[in-house]
Amino acid sequence: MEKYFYIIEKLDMFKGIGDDLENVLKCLKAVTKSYRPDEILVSAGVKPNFVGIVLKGSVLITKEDMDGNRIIIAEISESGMYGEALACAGVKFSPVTVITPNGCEVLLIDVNHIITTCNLSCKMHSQLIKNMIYIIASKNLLLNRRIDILTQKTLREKLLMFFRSEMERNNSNMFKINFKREELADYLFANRSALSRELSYMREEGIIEYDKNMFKILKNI
Amino acid sequence: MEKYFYIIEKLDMFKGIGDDLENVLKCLKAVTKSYRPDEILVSAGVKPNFVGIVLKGSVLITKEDMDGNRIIIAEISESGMYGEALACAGVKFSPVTVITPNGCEVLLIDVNHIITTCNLSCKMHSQLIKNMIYIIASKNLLLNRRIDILTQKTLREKLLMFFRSEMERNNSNMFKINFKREELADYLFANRSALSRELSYMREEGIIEYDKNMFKILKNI
DNA sequence: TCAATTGCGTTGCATGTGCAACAGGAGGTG
DNA sequence: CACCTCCTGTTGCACATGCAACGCAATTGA
Repeated sequence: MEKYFYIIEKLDMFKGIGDDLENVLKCLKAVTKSYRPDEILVSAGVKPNFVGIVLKGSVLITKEDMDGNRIIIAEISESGMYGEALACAGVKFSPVTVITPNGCEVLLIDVNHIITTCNLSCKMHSQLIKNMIYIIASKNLLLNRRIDILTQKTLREKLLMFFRSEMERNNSNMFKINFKREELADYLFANRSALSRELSYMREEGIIEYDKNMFKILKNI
Repeated sequence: MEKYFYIIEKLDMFKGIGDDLENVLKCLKAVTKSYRPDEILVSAGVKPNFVGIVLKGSVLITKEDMDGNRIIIAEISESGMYGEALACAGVKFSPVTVITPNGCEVLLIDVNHIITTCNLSCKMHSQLIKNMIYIIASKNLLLNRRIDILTQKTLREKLLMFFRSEMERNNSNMFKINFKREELADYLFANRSALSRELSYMREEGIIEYDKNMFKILKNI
């Protein structure tokens, strides 16, 4: 585990822990575990008690489609966390399967060790709990933002909402986005070519200018 | 506050607290507050530190649309909670306005009093924290389920997903839904008449039978 | 240098569905 | 009974957009 300290100490989960990291991990009975390519970390249907943090490689959160196809809900890469909501909400049967495509190394923590103050009542525990709550609440807000975008009726409205949030983030009407077109389309739950088309229209109408991933918003939107 | 104990003691927030409720509320420095019709509880832009629990009446979570129209995101009625994600994630500026249409009475709790163990380290505090985490994590799962439905491309697929989850909940291929058509349409983010139309098609195709709010699923979906 | 791959834009077509308008039934009220 | 309101279903139309196919430019790799 020690060789991953450089990752672990930077995690939101352990913010404010500092030099006590080793003790805290011991107190939490945290363990690392390796998985081979295509191995399953959490099977759909079983009770998930553990929060997992990816230390190396990546994992996929997947689900069975109605036709039995496996669809990928999310990819969690290094420093990412999975299973926290399921474990903290105490669900009995996981609705998702977590699998690693190319193998991975993860840190596993029983949530009960986090949310139950230990006998030693180590002073860092309170900090851990704050962090945990912060993480889940933030995720909550992210999901809300996603729903905000999803519930826009037209692609134009989704784009405007996206542009507004980017302008806010960058505090400028010019910004570079980190998405490729395909990725942006996925994020907006739209079709790539439809996205291209809509961007063209908006350029024609003098609402935006863009070149590759640089965008400039010309009107108040 | 005492006259609302019958509501408060049943809240998820205070599950497992039992007879210590009064002390716990004191320890949390919880207060009740009344609002007149159309009064604002949380203004967009201010920092929300409080979790609110509706004891009487109801509140609306609203947002300014790009055209300046006020759109309603959610309605919180008696025993409902608002502001927990914003407060726990420590956001600086509330993206939403909370307003009460007809007046209300709410219980306000500073989240810092919840997530920071009090000096007396009252033994119930650990339970409170567990409850808080449980609530936020559960909300998280609800949001995920909503996104699951939202990301279905067609109304047919949304309906199938809804029916599957209802069959699972009721453990039967016959069930009564609690939504009126208009409400179901809202839940699925679809148009009411389009929903009616799709249901008709599905009946024609022999996939479902229904009468009013009773549904029967005839095929493996 | 040639071939393959990736990213992006364009376009024609099919279709899902939002919208508006209307109809009919159930239930409530004067 | 007459009238109103609420809930649901039906239908014609318009339109947004998913999809597939193609072209082009830039990049990568053999």
